[in-house]
Amino acid sequence: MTITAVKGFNDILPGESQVWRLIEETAWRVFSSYGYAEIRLPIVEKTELFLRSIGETTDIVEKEMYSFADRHGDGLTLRPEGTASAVRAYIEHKLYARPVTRLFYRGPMFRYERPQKGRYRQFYQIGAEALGEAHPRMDAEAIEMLMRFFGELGLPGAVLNVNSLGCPECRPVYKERLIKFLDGVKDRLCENCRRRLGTNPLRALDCKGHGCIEATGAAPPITDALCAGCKDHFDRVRSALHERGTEAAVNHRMVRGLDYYTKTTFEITSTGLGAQNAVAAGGRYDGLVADLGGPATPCFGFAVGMERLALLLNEAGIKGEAPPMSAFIALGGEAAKTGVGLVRRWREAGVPVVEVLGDGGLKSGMKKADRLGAAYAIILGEDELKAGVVTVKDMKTAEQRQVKWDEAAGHIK
RNA sequence: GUGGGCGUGGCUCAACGGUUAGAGCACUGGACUGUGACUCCGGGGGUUGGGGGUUCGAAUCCCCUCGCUCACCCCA
Repeated sequence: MTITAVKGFNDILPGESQVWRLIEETAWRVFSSYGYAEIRLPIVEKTELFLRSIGETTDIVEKEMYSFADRHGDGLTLRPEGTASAVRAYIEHKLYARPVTRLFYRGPMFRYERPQKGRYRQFYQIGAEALGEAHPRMDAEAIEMLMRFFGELGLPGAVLNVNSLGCPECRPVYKERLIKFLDGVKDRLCENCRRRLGTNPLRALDCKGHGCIEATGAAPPITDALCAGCKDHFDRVRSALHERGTEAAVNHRMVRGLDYYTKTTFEITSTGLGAQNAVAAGGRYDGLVADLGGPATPCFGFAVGMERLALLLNEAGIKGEAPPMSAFIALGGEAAKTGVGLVRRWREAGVPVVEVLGDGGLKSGMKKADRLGAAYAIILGEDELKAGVVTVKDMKTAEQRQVKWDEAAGHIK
């Protein structure tokens, strides 16, 4: 048996990596323009970090983490998400000395789930976190930035949904009210949701079962149960979004799967992703920094699923641009020798050149150049050698001309 | 963890249980000795995912197993 990659761990092949690069470069440019700076975080953290941040009873912690003991017996985990690490670093390096810290990161995350379209065991996220700002305009600014990012990429059909999950003051009150309601329609709920009644009743609102959607249709919306502070915050986030020209639909059934969210949550979905239709999601987490031992610090953040984004961009026909590449064909030993220096100079000038190696002659060389997808073929044979020129052929139009060695770079850009 | 679909040259797929498992594309050589794509002719390439069973005979039928994929759960 040949060795294959581990299930759910994928190779991103050359034809695909171009769009990934486009995504990363666009993120870097857009996020930087909002004052976010890149932070590079480790892929492994102490398991306890995730237990305390994501929540011990969440699916991620209960059954999806890649946890192991290292050689000293310390419990470590391959990060299942990025926010916990960012917050850990924020506290550890006392970045709270500044009024607001805007960070972004990108890299692989790991969750032990059954792979399917848009979901893998190693998957990549680009995340952004703004730590230290409580103002509702922070929420709106971050969401606007994300929409701008999608806009610059040309992503079609992105839909923004927002909701508020309240705070430690008002969420328990709502929870009680919801449990009372769900109890009344208990017999129409699916098995899963009946169990959730006791553990996490909010999730019943998010259930995709037809019976549950109907049964919870008349459930009291959380946004009616918010305390004065949370309600005011939510209203101001929405009007701030409106001011920025960012259209948002309120979806009170949207519930996040991580425990640390408070107040604003949001999700951006798109068709074409199959069942996993969220391409980005996030929200406010005002309690997490304090929970992890730092000073009380209100925060807002989000993460983008890069495979899902790449999938959507591919469907939309958006590819990263590769610069035109040339193929250099030398005929004979003397030409090959001289060619070494010529090719080096073109490359130093920033022009990509692939050398066609082997002694197959011009015909074979041209064929290889074609198969390589070269935009230009550069031929150096005995005639050219004598005249101090190369023949440059445009592979698309079949036009060709002879140019001097020093001027060739300008003809193959 | 549960369910559905699919595994045949590098790729896309054929082959009523019956010769030596074929075709297109790709690769390679030639027609064309300094010009790719188009045309024509030739060539290489397969343990039919793996194992077992039924049969005179299995790519085909049965069982097991592995892999891929989609969906459930959940999430980016």
